[in-house]
Amino acid sequence: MANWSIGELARETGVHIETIRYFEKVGLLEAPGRTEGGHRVFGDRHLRSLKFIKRARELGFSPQEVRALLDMGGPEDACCDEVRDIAVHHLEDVRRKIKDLKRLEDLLASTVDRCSGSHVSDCAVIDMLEEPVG
Amino acid sequence: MANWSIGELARETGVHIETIRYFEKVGLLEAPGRTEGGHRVFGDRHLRSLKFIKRARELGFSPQEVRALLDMGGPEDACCDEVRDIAVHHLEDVRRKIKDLKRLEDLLASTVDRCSGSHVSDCAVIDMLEEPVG
DNA sequence: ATTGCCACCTGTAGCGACTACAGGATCAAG
DNA sequence: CTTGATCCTGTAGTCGCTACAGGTGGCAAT
Repeated sequence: MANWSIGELARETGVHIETIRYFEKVGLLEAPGRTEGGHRVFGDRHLRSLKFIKRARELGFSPQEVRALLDMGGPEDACCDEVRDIAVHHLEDVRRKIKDLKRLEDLLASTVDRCSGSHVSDCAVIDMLEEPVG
Repeated sequence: MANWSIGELARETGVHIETIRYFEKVGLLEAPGRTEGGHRVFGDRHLRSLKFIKRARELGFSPQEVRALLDMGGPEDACCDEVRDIAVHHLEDVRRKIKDLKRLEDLLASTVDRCSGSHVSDCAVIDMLEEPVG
């Protein structure tokens, strides 16, 4: 069972020192022990937890979702339907975003395409931006 | 050539009053005239400009991009390669995002799928979150 | 002319999720 | 026991707005 300073933890996980302290402040990361002089001393569980938080954030889980995942036992504990629910909800969210972006992609692509000639007094991109919202 | 109060402009465009003032402050929207008492008086060009800004933001153009579009003459002026460049750049951005989200979708979908049995001591979602970043 | 009332004004603070100092204390190595 | 890296707290900054607070302007009815 190793002990880590905040700097070591930061190097190990790639999470900024300030962000680690921030996670502690907002209750995402359990408060670690302290030295006599007040320096934080983290254990393996913190390392594990922090990696978990980082990964979940990278995958686009919101801080609230991460908190919920951690609150239902975190990495140590077993899987349950709630964990799955959060993932499913997040998946739906991702699919919505993909759909929206694809519509935008189509619009942009066709617009840019129309603009590819050297029209000067009449710009498809500007036209697109001036159309009422569909 | 109509005159608009800030409230009318807000109703007309769906942009919050505070946001209109904010756009003016940061230089996206040209400063309007004023009444004796100091109330803003907007003209048609402001309406046009504000709609343009709103639409561009809705389509995901960053404030910097919107500013660039406006700076090169805005809605009044002609199309040029620069306008097209911004749109192309934005399109590339959108395509990158779609790609990232699709990879995430696959990961989430297959994970949720694996989790659909009632395994308890071993959760695919948690496993996914504990894997090192790919 | 006065009252009433809404719309408008400025300026400042809040949001979320961090990030970046400043100014001082602690730790570990030599 | 000194040095210098690391750490501490607390506060303020970031972005793109949004939401007040406390005070005027504008206009219709009385």
